[in-house]
Amino acid sequence: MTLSDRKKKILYSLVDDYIVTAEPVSSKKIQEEHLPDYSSATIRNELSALESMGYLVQPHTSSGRIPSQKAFRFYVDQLMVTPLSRDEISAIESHFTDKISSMQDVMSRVAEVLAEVTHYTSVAVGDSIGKETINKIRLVQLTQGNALVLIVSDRNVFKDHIIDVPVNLSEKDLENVNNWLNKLFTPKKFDELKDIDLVDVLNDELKSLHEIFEDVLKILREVSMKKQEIITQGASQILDYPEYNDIDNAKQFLQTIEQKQKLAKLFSTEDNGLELNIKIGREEEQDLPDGCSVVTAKVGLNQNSIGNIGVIGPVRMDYKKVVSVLDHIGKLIEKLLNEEE
Amino acid sequence: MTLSDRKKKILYSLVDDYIVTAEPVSSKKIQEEHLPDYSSATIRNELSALESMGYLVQPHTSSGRIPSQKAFRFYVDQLMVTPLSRDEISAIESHFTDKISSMQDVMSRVAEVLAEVTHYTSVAVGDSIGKETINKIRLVQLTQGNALVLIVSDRNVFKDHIIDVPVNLSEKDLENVNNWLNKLFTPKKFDELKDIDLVDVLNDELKSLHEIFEDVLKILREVSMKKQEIITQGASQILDYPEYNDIDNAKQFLQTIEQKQKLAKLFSTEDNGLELNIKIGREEEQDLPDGCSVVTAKVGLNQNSIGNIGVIGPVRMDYKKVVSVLDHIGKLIEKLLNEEE
DNA sequence: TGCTAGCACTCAAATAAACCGAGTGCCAAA
DNA sequence: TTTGGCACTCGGTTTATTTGAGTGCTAGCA
Repeated sequence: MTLSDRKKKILYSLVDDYIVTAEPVSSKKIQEEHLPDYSSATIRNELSALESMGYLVQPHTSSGRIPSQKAFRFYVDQLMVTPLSRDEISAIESHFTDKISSMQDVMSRVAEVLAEVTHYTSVAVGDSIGKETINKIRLVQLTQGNALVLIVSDRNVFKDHIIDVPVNLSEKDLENVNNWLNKLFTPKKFDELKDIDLVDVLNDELKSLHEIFEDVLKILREVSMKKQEIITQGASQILDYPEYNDIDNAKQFLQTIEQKQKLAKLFSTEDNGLELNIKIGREEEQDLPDGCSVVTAKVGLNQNSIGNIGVIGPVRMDYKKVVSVLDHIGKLIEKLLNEEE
Repeated sequence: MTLSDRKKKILYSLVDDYIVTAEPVSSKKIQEEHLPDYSSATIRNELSALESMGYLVQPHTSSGRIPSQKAFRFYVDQLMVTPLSRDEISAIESHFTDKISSMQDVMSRVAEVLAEVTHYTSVAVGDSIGKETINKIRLVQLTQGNALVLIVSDRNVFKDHIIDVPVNLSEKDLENVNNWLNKLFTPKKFDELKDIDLVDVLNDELKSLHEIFEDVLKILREVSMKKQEIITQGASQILDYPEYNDIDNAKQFLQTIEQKQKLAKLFSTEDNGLELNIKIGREEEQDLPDGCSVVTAKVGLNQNSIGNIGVIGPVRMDYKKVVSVLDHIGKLIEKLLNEEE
């Protein structure tokens, strides 16, 4: 069943108002501030109808109405990206004047600027490593007896692991090992390493060095298990919103923010092709605290995603602004990554 | 002026009590729960004396007393490490059963366990890089035209930077460059790099490759500026304490926790030879939010510090427990690092 | 038929008043 | 010097009262 035009206008205005004030909205207020062409009595009738349709809730008989989750869903489904203010744009861009030094760097800057501009808590989740492709592996001898394992994937360089090697390993041996490492492990995705069994693939010539290969494989597997980078920013800002004046609510929210694993799940939206994803309240998500909404977006160049970003805040969040800011940042990152190439 | 024995006992009991209840302590309560040998009237007289000496404060005429900062200082100066409970010990040790994979790993696990066992917000700050010694520098050719800059210090390996090199660079040239890099920059502390001027040191032979040296120096300087790793855990736990039922207090606290730079200053105690450092309220520190205390400790093996850890919480924190837990963790880490060798 | 002005009714929130009791200070006696 | 006793204080809680924003409904008008 579809809403009459007037009902839509009224509902939209009411949500718009509620997003700003967090107070039940009265018929009179809607009339005065949004729709002066109808009397408050008329609006009252419509409100009453909208309530019985499940869009509105009345905290008690003689109060205004507040939007239900259904109303917010209606609201965001109508949303369009709106232009940002000059100040907001310059605030965003000021964070990206320096050269990008790494993907982590991008993500942490995005988190900062998102929190700053939207005034909500921002989250940035890097993509997990399992799906990256290993492009190059190389042992670099550091001193007699140990070497650094250098792994280059399509998105990262890993250089955190040092292994023991035979003291008498010659340059030539090393070269040989390096060749074999690349033959064995590239180009492969990290996730594919699960199934490799070294016994099958090492020929006799390499048997004497099998420890090296085992060590490297172990490291590759460790790297692939490495937890995703998860950055949050501006958690304390949540306390500026009246719905979190209640200590218990605030605590629940902050605990969610601290549980990085759950957060990651919340923000790593399954790949539904959409660039933007809005979750309102407990609609479907278990891990979302009651009364919270989440807006997420992918960042990256074309197919080549580097992670997800977004904000988490009260259901009554300023979706318009958040969506617009995410849109702007997304495009900006895309441009920056393009220039990097 | 020194306190009489009885005054000490009373003051100590009062602080002990206040740490648990966060409520003004009455003479009667001290008598009943700590010192049944004196009447409440006697204790009242002593309390009155202690108040005029600045150790106690009375929120209003007909209430019990709360300890002043001076009283807490008295209290912690008497503090001894007390044995932990079996549960606490096993909680701590359960976090350190896996092999240590990196210093960051140690720090983040310490932060976790500290927050868990003390129920306060924990902070772990890695030592800043400037004072590390560069032991080895090496360019590793990745593909034609670019190379990874590998820097090994006495505590870390840095491998996050890739530079352009001439496409026609031969193995031999690279070798030569590597030798020179080590001649120029090792063994030096990062901080010493400020003063180096390349023009002075490059001979004619290397002039053609001067870009490489400049790039490497730039990277070295970048690395030395790299911000310290700062990890916090359990921030939401602060809301469990009644002094943070006030939203404004809570917000102030959380904002402090989010300002990693200030936090780092707070926890990187200047090297005064002490292993443990307790800062109570605003005693001297500007950056400490009002009503907060900080207990910090160094972690590391002998002289070889890897960072500082500690907790931040209400002035009325359970110093006894915090100190004991820090002591235990410190010793545990020392043992683990020793085994690593 | 649809809109609106008017009015009685509701109820949360703000304000005021009354009460309670934990705790102190002080005095006089042991 | 210590202690029992007692009057006094004052924050916190409970109860009563007031206020006003907001609704639902009805009757009249276009």
